[in-house]
Amino acid sequence: MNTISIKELLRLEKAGNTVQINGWLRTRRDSKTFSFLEIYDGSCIATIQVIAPDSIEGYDTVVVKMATGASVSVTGVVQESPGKGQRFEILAQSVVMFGNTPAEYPLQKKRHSFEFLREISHLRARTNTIGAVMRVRSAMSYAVHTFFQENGFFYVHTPIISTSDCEGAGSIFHVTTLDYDKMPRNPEGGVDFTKDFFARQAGLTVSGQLEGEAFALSLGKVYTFGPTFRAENSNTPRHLAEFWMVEPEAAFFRLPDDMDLAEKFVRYCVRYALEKCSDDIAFFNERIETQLLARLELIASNSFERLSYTDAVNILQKHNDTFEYKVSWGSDLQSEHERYLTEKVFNRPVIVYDYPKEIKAFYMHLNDDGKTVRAMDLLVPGIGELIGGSEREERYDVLINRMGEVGLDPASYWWYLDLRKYGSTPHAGFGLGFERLLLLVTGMQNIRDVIPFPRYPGNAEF
RNA sequence: UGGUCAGUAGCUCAGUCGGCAGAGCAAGUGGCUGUUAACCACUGGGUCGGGGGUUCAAGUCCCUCCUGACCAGCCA
Repeated sequence: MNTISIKELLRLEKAGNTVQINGWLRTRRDSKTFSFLEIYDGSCIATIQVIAPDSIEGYDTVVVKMATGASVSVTGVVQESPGKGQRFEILAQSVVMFGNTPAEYPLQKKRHSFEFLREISHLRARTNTIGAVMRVRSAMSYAVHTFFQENGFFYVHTPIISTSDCEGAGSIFHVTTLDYDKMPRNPEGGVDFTKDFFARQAGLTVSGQLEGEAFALSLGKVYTFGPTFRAENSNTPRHLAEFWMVEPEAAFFRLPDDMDLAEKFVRYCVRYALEKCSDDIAFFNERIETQLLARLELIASNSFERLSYTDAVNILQKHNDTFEYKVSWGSDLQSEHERYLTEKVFNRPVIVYDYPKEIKAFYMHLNDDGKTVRAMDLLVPGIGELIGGSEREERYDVLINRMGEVGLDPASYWWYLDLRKYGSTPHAGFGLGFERLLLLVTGMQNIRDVIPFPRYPGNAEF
């Protein structure tokens, strides 16, 4: 007798083994002389049917008292199932219950709304859908590391606590050990952060990019994959206050290399999901998004469309009457425009590059036209922006000029500028929102349902 | 943060013109059956999101607050 997961059990060549499974009851159906127990254990989307005869010990006191969600250990013989719907079932010799569920157990053997499940995030991974999402999330994490490791990228752990002044202060969660009731004051009346733990103002990272650049110019090709924090008051199905971001950065890469990497990476992840998570993907395709499989196979087998911002604007302007916000060169592309490009015009992932410098960050490489920078956004159907990246400005003088244009103090960026003073090279990278990748791969609609315990405005329970 | 919509039993929802608070599932009891989110019968279950107002009478109309979803912005 050996303990076996349901996933392993369903892969057995033939019946006949005596096994033990541990899991939870999804539903019970009583017959005159036995009960059908449907057990799940989290190892896969499938359940295993257990036949519990009334002759086994504790049948009257345990088996027929078990409710949905009860934890059990079942020992019995694997046999071919005479019924429809499953190949194997277990004829139980013993059923041990560890914990039953009282009537108020919130999860039932029926469909619940995702809004309701968010209120019970500590229990929701027990459902088919969220359980499948979390298995795919694990597989995708592994895919991220596998892809970069196999392509010569080193994994770098960039800081979680950041003191870079490079991002808008409004979007940073502050990190402090100061006493809120007795803030030390400087002569001007402001908070005296020299008395704080780091002797300066600190916050949670909004990006590992700047530190990633330092390591790209040391190890060549690197990537980070870690938690990222934005204190924006964003209330959308595509934003989280705490999310996981994948940020590769590679020395000697130009923008086309960056776009190649982004496309190769996303298509690898989609192929990985199709191959390694086929059961869960099939479930999503059946219950969540009926076009999912077709879309994933399309992404896996076709190259992405690439066009410049200028070309994108020219295309979109022909359809200006359909947009709430009209398009003109120099304006930022709105969600409706991005979605129109990827969903209506091309019906596949689209990479838009060479954006006007005014609507992009200071560190992006300035093109010779003096008007555009080597930025690129990867847009995908149903989600919009999945990746934002660029070739970085490696020329010291140009970077200083750009910082002056946007009003940044070079002194605050002394080490970032050092990278341009000492052996500077062309380099490029991008950031991919891991949860947005999961939306793409699972067909789920809300980013709050693809992370175990979502953090967003007003919500940090659990 | 702005706009739109919503909040009724544990869950999913219906509730017409302002006139006795409803269904399915879940729970409890009984029955039936190699069943498939089993099925059949019966029983229990309500601060109609909170507060205020109009009215003989408010789940329903008005004001206000709270919560949620969607769209937009910020972005990944």
